[in-house]
Amino acid sequence: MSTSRSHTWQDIHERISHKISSRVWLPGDLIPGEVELAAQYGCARTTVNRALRELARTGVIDRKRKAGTRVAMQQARTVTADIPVIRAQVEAQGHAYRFELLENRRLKPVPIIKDQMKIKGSLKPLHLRSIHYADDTPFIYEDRWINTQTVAEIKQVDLSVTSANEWLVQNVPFTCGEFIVEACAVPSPVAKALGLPKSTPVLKSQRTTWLQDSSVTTVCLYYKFGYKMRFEI
Amino acid sequence: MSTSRSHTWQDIHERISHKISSRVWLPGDLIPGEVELAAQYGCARTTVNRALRELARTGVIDRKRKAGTRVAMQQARTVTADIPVIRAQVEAQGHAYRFELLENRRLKPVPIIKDQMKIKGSLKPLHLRSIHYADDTPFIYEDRWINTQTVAEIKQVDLSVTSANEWLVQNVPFTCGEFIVEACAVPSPVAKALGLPKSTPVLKSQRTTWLQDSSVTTVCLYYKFGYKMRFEI
DNA sequence: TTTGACATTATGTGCATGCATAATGATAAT
DNA sequence: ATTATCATTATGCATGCACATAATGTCAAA
Repeated sequence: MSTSRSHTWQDIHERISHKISSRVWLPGDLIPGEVELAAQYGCARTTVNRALRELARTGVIDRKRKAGTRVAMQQARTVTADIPVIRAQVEAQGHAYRFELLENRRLKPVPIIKDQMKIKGSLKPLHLRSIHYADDTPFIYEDRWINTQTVAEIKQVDLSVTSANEWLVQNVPFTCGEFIVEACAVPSPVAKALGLPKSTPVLKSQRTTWLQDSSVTTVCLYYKFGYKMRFEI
Repeated sequence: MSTSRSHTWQDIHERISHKISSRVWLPGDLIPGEVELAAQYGCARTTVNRALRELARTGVIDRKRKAGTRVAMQQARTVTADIPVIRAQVEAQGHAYRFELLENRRLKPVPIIKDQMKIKGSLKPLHLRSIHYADDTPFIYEDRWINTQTVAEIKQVDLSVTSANEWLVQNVPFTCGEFIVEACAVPSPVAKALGLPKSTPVLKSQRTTWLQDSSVTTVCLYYKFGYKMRFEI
């Protein structure tokens, strides 16, 4: 039926998506094959494929060769957020950004970090600690380790002028990484830096990135009390 | 040159990706056009396009018609995680799952929720509170509101048998949503339920999902002390 | 000098076709 | 009854081609 003319894959995507969100096709249902859908919508199979591929990528449908395409049982999908450059984040909220570098030296890594970054032998990564301000309020406390073997050029950068966050993001690509968020009582050096009472609950994030098989950096951020991290679904 | 045979878009993706991660093409660099790359790699432009499209989607490159393709200035990318079904999450860790329903009634929504879910007039959404256990340890405290106008069928479900989390995820699709994470001192009813000392720092997440323009549910989860939320980059 | 029309160009997409690949079920061999 | 084999089938993908669309620069008119 309805062989009306809207031949873009976005249109097909929208139509199928609507069939699902309006509950015509229920979770678990087998939906028509690509060939049949192409006939129904009056377009090429390639176009239907493109639309279905997108729906599969976002977890709306499950596809298996021969078995066909089904509406996903679990309507659960993925949450996403951009990794922010702290400067941009602060300035986007209309505040002036500045940061203060508290420490900048090569240091024998603490065991957890050595393990986390898979650092071999007696290599001494760079250890940085800094405070990021929004206007004059401390916003984020940063504790960072940089693998100087992976990022050799960092030695020539004046990290008191350009923040490591910004320099790395703009200069060093990475292939993958992990990001862990937890709540903790603010450690006392951080409490002092952020001007928080002892053992205030704060959001802590730890991010480690990799270039091929070598760690690039591990950074631990403590956010100001009350900070909310937003994700899209 | 190197017109060796690997014609899948994944191969092309890998080659280009490698050019970037090995810093042959630096952030900001204009990379060859689709036609030229196709010639270099000895494949069709469509195949190059597919590879580049993927790289653009993940933020590795920026593309603009006529202007060409550049290596992204900001190597920042998006973090992603699946929305978990609590049962699956607990069982994946080898624990037995059960939950306890503390409250289940239609209730005048508190103003914040009424606003958050854009609830009109005097509609009384369903208010649920429950505890999720891993073996016999309280794991998550859940405070949920369900828009009974959007999800009318929920009335016929026995929510003390099937958790709302699971039923909704398996039965109600949604079109979009938001997910907010923050650290807070555990509120006292939650502290009691989770067996935590007063004002322990805990991770709190609030998720609201939408079907078209109607809210489906808003759920606030308080995680056990020490819980870490993992994301991939 | 400024403005606007237009050609140019790189990406974006649709289509027809053909083959690749994985999963399934049916059929034959044990 | 069990196992191996094979045809079938739906998705996955490469290709060549054509045309759409957006951005850019050029060139001429005001």
